[in-house]
Amino acid sequence: MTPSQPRPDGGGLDPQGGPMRSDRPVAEKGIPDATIARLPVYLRTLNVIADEGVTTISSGELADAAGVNSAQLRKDLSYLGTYGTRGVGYDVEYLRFQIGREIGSAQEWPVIIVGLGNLGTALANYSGFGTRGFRIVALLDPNPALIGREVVGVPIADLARLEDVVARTSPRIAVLAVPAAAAQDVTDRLVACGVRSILNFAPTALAVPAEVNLRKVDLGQELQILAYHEQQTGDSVVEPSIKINKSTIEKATAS
Amino acid sequence: MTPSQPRPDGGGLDPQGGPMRSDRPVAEKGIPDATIARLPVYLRTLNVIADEGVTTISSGELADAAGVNSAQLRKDLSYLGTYGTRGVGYDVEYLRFQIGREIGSAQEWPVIIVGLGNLGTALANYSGFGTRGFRIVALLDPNPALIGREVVGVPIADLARLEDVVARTSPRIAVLAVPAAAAQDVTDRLVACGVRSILNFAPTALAVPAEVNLRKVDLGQELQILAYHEQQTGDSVVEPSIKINKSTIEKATAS
DNA sequence: TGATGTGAACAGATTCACAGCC
DNA sequence: GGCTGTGAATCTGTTCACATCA
Repeated sequence: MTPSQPRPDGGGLDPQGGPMRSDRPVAEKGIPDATIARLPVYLRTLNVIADEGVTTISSGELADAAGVNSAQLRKDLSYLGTYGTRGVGYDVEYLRFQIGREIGSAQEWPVIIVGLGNLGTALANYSGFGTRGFRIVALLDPNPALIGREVVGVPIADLARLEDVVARTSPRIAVLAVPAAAAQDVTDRLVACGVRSILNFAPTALAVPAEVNLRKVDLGQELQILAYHEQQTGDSVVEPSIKINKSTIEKATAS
Repeated sequence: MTPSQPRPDGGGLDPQGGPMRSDRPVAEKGIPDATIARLPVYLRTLNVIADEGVTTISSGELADAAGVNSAQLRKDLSYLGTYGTRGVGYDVEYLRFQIGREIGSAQEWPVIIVGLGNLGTALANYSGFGTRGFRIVALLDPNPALIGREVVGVPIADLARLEDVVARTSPRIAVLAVPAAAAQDVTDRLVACGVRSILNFAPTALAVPAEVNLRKVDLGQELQILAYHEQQTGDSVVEPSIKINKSTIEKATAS
């Protein structure tokens, strides 16, 4: 699944791991994260299909176009409600509306980006955000050479003024694209101002209170997985699957 | 998971799904992808710890620093071999070496990046790649305004010359940061030149032969998941978990 | 008839809990 | 005594297969 930071339920605590984990906060209409992650893919695919003038589509066709299994598509959609017609398929326009509503791209999510190095700037410019209902309301960076410049029409403000800026623009989500060393400090300040959803691109683990929703993106992660498989299946001599243990190595490197 | 493209084992085929899936190509020393994705995190954490002069660390401490559960850390490491000492912990230096060897950051992986818009440029500049054993050997873009410019010391070549460039630089992995409309064409050409590992940042599904390793990164995905949870737990009136179905809506929107 | 919606089987990943060893 | 390594239990996600219904 999603190689991504687990929700910090007990953070690093939960000292003993008592018999009952007890207090899940709320009913939380159970759509799995894995499904949520795919809904935008379906939506994008539907948009392309709608542009081609198609008005009805079956789960099989839509699944192919979106690159998933058709059973998976049907199960995903079934979490939202009963939007298809048996024997026929789905109405493209209607489904588009429903998915949009569900993932909240109907409303606009105000987002603040902290850190406008290469990555932060690329994220600010990334059109995928705008089309999915995210609107950048503020940009912060400590670098005087950047302060005052505009990116996508939003001026970069001084990181020192974070509290002001957050109070004025009320972002619902913060994106962190700062160096690892600065990430925890910025996070603490954001949390203190009431930001409750943070997406961390910095390569470091962050501590946040349980009520804050923190997720992490590691750009190198998928590349790493590819490299691993490349190493396994590659041309190099593949060692037959023996587990090497410490003494084996010590023997090998000793002498 | 990783919320990421499944390996195209049988692509969309496997017509009947017979009783035996049969031919898995090889033994494939079974380290789960989820573990592979975390190993670089451990390595980074160990590097920080080693810089602080620590020479031995327990699974609990390392897990806290890396932001994971200690049982998870131990299980992950156990896939590599038996590198710890019961009652003591892990030798930082030794573990660092072993993880590095396993994920192949010992060797250098030549990477080509196709598409040098904001995202491609940010990826080229991203230091996380260099430190994990990836070396950019070529950059391609069709934009005449970019061709010839250098990014991180590598000149941007004309996309039209893809075949030449691949033949000359022999990349093991290709990173696609092109618009969705161009992605399939570029992919086909890469595959035709023998590239067998592709990381796709373009927001579209790609078709590749089964022997090609394709993974996908969707930058908006994690943000989307955050927005969803924000919507659920947010201030807006939370509808008690009734599943809305088509007729409910039609009733509601009608009249 | 043909495609949805979904329980049940399966697969993968995480966490628990404890035996085994230093 | 303390910490690793790992089977077993659990949880999450995917796929199968078929009852159901337009």
